[in-house]
Amino acid sequence: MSTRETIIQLGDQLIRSKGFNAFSFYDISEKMKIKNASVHYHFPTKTDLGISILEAHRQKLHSLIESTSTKGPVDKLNSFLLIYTTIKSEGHVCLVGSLATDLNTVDLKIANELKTFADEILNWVTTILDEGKTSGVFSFQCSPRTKALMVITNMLAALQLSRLTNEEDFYTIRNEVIKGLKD
Amino acid sequence: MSTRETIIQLGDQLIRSKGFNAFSFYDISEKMKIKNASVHYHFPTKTDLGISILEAHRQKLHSLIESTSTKGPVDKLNSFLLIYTTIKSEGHVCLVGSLATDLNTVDLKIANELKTFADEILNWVTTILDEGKTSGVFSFQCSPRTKALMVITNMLAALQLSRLTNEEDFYTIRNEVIKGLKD
DNA sequence: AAATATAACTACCTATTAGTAGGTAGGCAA
DNA sequence: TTGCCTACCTACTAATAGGTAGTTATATTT
Repeated sequence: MSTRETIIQLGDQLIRSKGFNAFSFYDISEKMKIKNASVHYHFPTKTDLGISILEAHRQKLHSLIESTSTKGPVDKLNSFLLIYTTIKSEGHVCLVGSLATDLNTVDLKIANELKTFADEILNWVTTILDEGKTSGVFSFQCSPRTKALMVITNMLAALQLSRLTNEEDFYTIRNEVIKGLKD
Repeated sequence: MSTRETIIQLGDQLIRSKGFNAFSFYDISEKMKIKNASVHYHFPTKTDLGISILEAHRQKLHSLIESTSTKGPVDKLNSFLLIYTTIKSEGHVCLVGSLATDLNTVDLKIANELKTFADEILNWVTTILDEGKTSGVFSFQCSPRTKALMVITNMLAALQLSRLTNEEDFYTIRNEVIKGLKD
């Protein structure tokens, strides 16, 4: 992995474990055993790094959408839910949740990139649920977009709330989300 | 309102609009037209202020639980949901959501107080849903506690996600939460 | 071999942060 | 009226932050 990619990966982990305003270039440089100025060589400003982290997440999402495009709605949904299960296993929260709470403190470029990312997630899940409803493997009353909002909010906040109540609550919520598509 | 209460109120708003790590004692002192040192007179450390803000929220919750204790489950739930609607109208996120993402950066005393607060919210909503299911005004398959987790995660993340997708999505989610108790 | 690009370095700067020391003006109580 | 309390003040410190200028070592290309 290139230095640039390592920085993005570490920055990503720091944002999702501590939040955008609680990590510094020094945190990254320390872990890589290079100097803070060397991180600035790759990413002149913290905003630049933030944008690149978001772009990496978007790229990963696009790859996942692509690689699951021939599968059925149930498989696609499982792929989506697996994202959160993986984040939970690392003890982090998701990027959207972390940055959404910091929205008023970040550069407009980051805010806009984040909005695009959130829209892409919402559109994908909406499509999955729409497909599943049409083919009969999912059943729900409201619109696919509304159901997608419900699923995403459940998963996003499950990561956050289960840090406080009980780690197991994450899986309780995840299972109930799945059940809620077969009512 | 006393100086102390004003500081708590401003700190609370700052946490919920910018996050714990993005506000300073100067932000508060500036708005009150006093000096940063004067804020330290009331709250020696930022942790002290954080604890007091959490205690104020817990106190407010206890008052609400108390004042709605004689009402029915539907009224109680509406009181609960109104908390989030009010926060949304201010453009903020909720304290639990904001601090949950910062959990790894705050003093253990704050983390513990936050966990207590989250437990109290969860217990109250669980009780409301249990009452409602017993009396027949609410209908759902899973346990009251699990349903409470679903409702809370929907509302908590609705505040965060609707900052990114569409402000109206908050109300879409809120209405769907209500519908989801009458299935 | 010389020129260039890459990726790191040392050594700074400026701003902000949390927090402290010590002082003061005014109210209240013995 | 003496003395304490409250609530603020000025003035500071030590640490950390993001960021910059200029330098050097190592490859790669011409």
